[in-house]
Amino acid sequence: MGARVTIADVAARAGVSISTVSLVLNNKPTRISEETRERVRQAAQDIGYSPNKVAQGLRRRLTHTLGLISDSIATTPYAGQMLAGAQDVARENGYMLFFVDTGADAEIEEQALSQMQAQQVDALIFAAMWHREVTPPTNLPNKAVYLDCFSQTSPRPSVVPDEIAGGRAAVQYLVNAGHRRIAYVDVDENPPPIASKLRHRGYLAIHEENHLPVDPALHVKGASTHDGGRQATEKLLALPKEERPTAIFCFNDRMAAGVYTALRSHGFEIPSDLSVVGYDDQQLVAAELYPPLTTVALPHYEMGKWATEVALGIRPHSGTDPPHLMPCPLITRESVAPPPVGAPTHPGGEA
Amino acid sequence: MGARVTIADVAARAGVSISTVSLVLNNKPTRISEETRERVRQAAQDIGYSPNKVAQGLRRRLTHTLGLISDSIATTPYAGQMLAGAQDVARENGYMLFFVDTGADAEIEEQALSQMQAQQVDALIFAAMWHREVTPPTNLPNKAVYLDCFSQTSPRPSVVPDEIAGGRAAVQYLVNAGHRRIAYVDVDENPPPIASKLRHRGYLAIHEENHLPVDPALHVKGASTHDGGRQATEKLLALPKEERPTAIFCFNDRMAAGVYTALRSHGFEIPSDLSVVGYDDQQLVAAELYPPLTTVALPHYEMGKWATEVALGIRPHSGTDPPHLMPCPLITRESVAPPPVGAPTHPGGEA
DNA sequence: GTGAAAGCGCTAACAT
DNA sequence: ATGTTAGCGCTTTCAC
Repeated sequence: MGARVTIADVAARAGVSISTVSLVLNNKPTRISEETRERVRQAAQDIGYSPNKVAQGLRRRLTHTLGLISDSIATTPYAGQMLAGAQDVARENGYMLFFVDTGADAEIEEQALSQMQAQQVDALIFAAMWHREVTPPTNLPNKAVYLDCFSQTSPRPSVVPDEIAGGRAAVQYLVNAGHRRIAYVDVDENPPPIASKLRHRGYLAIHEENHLPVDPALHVKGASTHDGGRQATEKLLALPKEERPTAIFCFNDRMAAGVYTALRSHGFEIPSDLSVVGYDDQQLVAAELYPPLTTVALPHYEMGKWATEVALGIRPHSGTDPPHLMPCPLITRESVAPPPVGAPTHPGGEA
Repeated sequence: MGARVTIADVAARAGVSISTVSLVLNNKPTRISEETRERVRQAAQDIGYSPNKVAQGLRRRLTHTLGLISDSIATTPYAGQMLAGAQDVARENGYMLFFVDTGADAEIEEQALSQMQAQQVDALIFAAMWHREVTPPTNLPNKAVYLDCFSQTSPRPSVVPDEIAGGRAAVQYLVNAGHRRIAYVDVDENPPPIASKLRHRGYLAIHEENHLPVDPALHVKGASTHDGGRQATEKLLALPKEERPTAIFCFNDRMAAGVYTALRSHGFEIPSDLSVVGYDDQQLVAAELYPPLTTVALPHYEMGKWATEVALGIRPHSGTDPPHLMPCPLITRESVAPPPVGAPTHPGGEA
């Protein structure tokens, strides 16, 4: 189908040889008269010629094709933005993107990788749908780049979200609003996701920098779901009144939604009674909560771009650089306010 | 990168000609001794040979490559399932998938199509992220198939959700639970999305079949968002008590979430006071609502499979068939119960 | 300035 | 039962 018309047809119509056509159409700096150039271009246009990329790829040994392998996009609603970022830079640079979602099945991963190699892709991106360390297929080529993941044992260029800075931004924002007792509604997984640890690191750093005591009772955990957030919040609300937080920083927006539910069911108003901040800026949840949730956005689009740029060699990268940390912007909406007047700060704290 | 080793290397190592290698590796029914076959296979394995798909594609004029163009996956959280369906059948049949998301930009669509043709894809899928009539690019090849969309002017094989049946299933379920006054919280767009009209058609059909009067006051509209659902519900609650619905069927889950919010703020319990049913079975919303939302699922995965199967010629299809209607299963969760005892049925109705 | 010819890696007639 | 050869559509030296 498609390009039935070949370079030979163009040559015939323009009354020149196929090499001339090739030279002209590829703008080679050979001295071919402007006159013939024009004739060739016209002929190509007339018969609707467009070069067969497969033949070009075979000859040039460059297919202008890029592979993106991910563990799971189907089950991850916001993953699309990584793809969109990758796509945009691919398109702008004349590349087409092979996409495969492996469902994290090692066998499928390996098979997909072979297929892509067989298809002679010029570049490869190996993506995870949430920030984690991966154990890549053994046949992962050297030129691959990691997107939203990394590997210590099999290092490649890599981008991940700057989770520490994200945690810092969220908590600093709360501190700036006047909060002194800030809870962290964390995810309860073993081992904990990298993001959980790093966001908590940001939380701790801000406490330290602001000389705020850290109360272990304010670090609660639950499943990474609406219900997990709800249950974790119950623990917080079970604390004696003066030990309760005035603000809650959540591992993610889903849990934040659960925090909302728990708070509501106890008659607390958000943000006048308690402030809450999420993480992920997840579509269809963060902005649709009541009130709209202040949260930290995961830079999926930007990471997708970055990975593709280095994969394509547009962005310089020395293979041994540590993972690139992409900033996570704070998205301020309406779930944060100053603590209620007269709210407890912390036992013996400096108000 | 990749397959540096060619068929010639295998031939040399096995001490045969390259044609023999080709014959063997492609399992051609030519009589080559089992002995040499084995030798060739061994040689190939030894040096890690895998055929160059680009060269194969050029020669066979079949690339085992499939293009999927969509208007927008990045902004549509549940779209991934269509991709997943497409992917699965592609992989099972040895095809690789080129994916491009055009953001519904006509110029990009056209360009993407040309690129795919230039890449000599064997099949093409043109997908929309919500059920609608599209005006496809002028260069859409005849062999393309529509996924979750269709075109009257430029028909091709097409799959769309069976929205009428979905609307019927939802409303019948409500009727079976004992409801007689059922509202439809519709989307307020002009022109209305096809899905909106068809789901309403299902709603009406069930009313007719059950000899239930249709009260126009119960057909309210709002923006296709959480807030739109909330506002539409306010209209319902502003009705005189005995004219209010005992159940609400929503255009989609997002609006259903808004219905929950409005109901709650007026002190109604779901489902004991009012039942609600959504549409879409949207990830991270339907199942995470309190109580979990009974809804009608959009068969994204199945549609993705169907489209790919006909695109690949695995599933027979006569080009002129009307759009294939894919069933939308009812997902029953906990948002439906019988109406409260003594609830109004309808003025003059048969209870 | 332009054309002839070799060859990218593979398949498929056609020989033998 | 296996090898030779002619391309698939294109790019790129090298001649003229």
